[in-house]
Amino acid sequence: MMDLYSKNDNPFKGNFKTLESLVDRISEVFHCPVTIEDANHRLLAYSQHNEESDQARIQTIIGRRVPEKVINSLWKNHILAKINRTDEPVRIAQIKEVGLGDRIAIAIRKNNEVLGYIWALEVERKLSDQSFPLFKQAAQAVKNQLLQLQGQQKEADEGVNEFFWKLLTGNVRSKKEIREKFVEFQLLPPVFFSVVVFQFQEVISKENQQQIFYLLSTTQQLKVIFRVFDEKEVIMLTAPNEDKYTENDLKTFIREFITRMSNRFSINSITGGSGTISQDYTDIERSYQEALFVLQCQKKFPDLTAQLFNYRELGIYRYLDLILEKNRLEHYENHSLKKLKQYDLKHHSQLFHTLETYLNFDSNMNEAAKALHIHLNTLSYRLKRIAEIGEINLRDPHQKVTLFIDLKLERLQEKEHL
Amino acid sequence: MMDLYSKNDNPFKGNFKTLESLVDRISEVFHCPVTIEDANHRLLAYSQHNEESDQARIQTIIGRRVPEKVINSLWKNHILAKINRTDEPVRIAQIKEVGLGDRIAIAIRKNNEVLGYIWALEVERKLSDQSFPLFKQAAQAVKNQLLQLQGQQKEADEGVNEFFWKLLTGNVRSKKEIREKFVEFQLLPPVFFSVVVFQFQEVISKENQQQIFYLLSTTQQLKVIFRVFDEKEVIMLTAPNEDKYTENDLKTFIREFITRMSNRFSINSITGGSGTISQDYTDIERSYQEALFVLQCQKKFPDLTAQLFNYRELGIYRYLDLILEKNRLEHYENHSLKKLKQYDLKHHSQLFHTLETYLNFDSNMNEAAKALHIHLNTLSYRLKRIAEIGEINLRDPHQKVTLFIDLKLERLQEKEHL
DNA sequence: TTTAAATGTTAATTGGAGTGCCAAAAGAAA
DNA sequence: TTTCTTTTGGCACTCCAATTAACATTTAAA
Repeated sequence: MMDLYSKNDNPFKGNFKTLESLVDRISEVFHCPVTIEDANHRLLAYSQHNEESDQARIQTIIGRRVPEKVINSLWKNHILAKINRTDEPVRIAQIKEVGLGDRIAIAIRKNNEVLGYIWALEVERKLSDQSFPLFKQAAQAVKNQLLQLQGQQKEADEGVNEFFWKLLTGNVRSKKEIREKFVEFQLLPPVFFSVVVFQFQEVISKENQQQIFYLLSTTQQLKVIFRVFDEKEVIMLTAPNEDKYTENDLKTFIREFITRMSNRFSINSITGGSGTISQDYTDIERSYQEALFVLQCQKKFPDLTAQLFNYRELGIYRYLDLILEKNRLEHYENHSLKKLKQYDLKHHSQLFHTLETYLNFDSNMNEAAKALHIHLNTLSYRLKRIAEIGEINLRDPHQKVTLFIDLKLERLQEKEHL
Repeated sequence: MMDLYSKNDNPFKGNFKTLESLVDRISEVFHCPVTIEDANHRLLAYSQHNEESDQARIQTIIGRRVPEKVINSLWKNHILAKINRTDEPVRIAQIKEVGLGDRIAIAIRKNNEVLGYIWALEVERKLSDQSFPLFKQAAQAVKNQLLQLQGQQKEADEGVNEFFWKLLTGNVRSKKEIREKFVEFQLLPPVFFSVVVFQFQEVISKENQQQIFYLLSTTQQLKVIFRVFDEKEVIMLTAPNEDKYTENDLKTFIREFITRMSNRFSINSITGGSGTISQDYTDIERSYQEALFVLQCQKKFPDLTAQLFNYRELGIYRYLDLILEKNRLEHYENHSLKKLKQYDLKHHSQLFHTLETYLNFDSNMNEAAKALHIHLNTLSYRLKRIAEIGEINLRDPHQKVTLFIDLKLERLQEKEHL
């Protein structure tokens, strides 16, 4: 049937009322099952071609999005990167592990921004390279359709953003109002939620925003209900997929987001934090502030950046500010640490740092010695001296806890003086 | 010469202008070196007898008080207790270790209150029991003299107390005023000072007050500048004897005061605390509040009572109130501890208490197992379960410190609910 | 209700890792 | 130089994790 259209004719011209009718036309032209996704691999439309299609397509249609494992696989094989880079259609060999058959894909783009993808499955017959110009015309046609849809979407989006900001800043107090808004935006109010904030090195560009949107909508561990950009930060309201919501879910979400931003888009040094999980919408503001506090702590104690993401996990770091203030008021100074510091100055020793390392390694001599690059017995001797000079009993947990905290406070003050 | 006075005559009748003239008269009568001390073994007067006297007397005269080791020795040998108990003179055999020769002593008392002592040394000749009635007459005469002196003293004292209360409550702000008052009371303003508070089980009686006065003036580690009684408490302003003043000085002072009150007067369960050592007199109020805070902590955590006396030593206990308040505000609850508690309830286990003990014994399995009366391996197993159920990594110092503090907070809350 | 299976808890034994102590060597300060 | 402080090596000892068996308690099935 391909012959029906001459080379110079554009079979996708004219107004298609819906994306569905357009996808059917494309399918007709290529004699293939065709799928159209948005930039985030959400299913937009699929052809009613009743021929065989592969496992990946079936799952995509059923789940209304491309399964995560398929996306991961396409990234790992550098296929998505290639599609995003070029205007040309890309041939994709089958990937059996994820049930993906041979297919051809092309990105739908406006200038440099990717709006979505067209996928054509080669289950029935292989498409020759001669069909490539036609593919590009198809992509053009879909682009026009998408832009129309996006235009409508955006207006609604901005209303959502405004509402989210109100929630974050505690300007919506009544629960009734919140519930109504959720209905208005056609969102299901989540039972549990938590605010997550990611902080970037630079101000987040439009391009970055697209990339973030992309990642967020492809992760399926978590629902992201609202998201909003603020200079170097993305703030989002997250909810669980299931009934339970644990700190661990948030932890893995944040971890994966950061590694994926790094692996896929080479954007590094992102930090992330989350506030307390709550059920009460009036707690959103606090959850937001808590997430910000986590980021502050990570900045002050870089060791934590890879470990502590949730406010509840911060443990003693939650108290440090409070304690520091009290100590300043009372002119408090840890006697032992003071003496050790004085001794270090006089004798060019490193008792202070030795003690800190020792305590940070949970009083494990071996590990501490390794970290300090000194002999085990050297550490043993130094600890004996530390106990003498600082009048410390290193077997008294209370003294150790006090020292641990006071050492953290010292670090905190160092940072503040810079 | 004794024959000069008939048995019924009183050789100590009449007005002696000074205590010195009276002591000389006594010495004449008994042909002995005689010393008069107040209830606190401070030298009041001594005879100008130029015969030999023993080492103890010489030191007493030079130091203007009985050396502490002599007092201790007299207590240990139950001599002072006996003197205090009876109206009769008491014979004292020599105690070579402290340079004390044979002597006779009698308490000077008004009703039950001991005002002081008369000591007669038997260096030249032994006194017979027949002189005992004379001794009692001498004591009577000294009593009258002392009462006159005390009367004058008391008036001055009350002015001092009032001033001390003003200092404690922060009602004297200007340093000039403070300095002037010190001069008025003929006191040397100390360079360093700290407020010490002792708390008794019962309201402090007049008798107790005497005992406390006694102990305070016999301890020589420390100068007690002011002291004042308030219901169950004694509050005092202490200063060092030397230029330095360390927390350790205060610690030993408090410890010894408590043990001595117990050993000598059988007054038990006294608690003591001290505020920060300072040089600025306007800090007296704070030092007082801090001493009170130490006592509060000891009440809430009885384990500490024998260990922590100084505010600076309180370590994390200084922060607990603050942290508790913050946690309440944020509805914070330690996740791990919550799970352990729930598990304990379900399975009638003791994971919570096990963890607490383990941490309180500085993660020493052996000691913790002993304290819990369980087998080492039982503890090992429980810790494994604790780690699983509470999602705790018992090798992470930060988690451990957090748990340690949160466990203390739990204890604190228990106390508060009672 | 009884029985069997599963789960949770305690105790004994073991090798290996971690720790404390002594003496000697190296370095720094008086 | 001497004296004090610091580092290192070696040795004996303690402590802890892992395994296994035994016992208690709960759950499920017969």
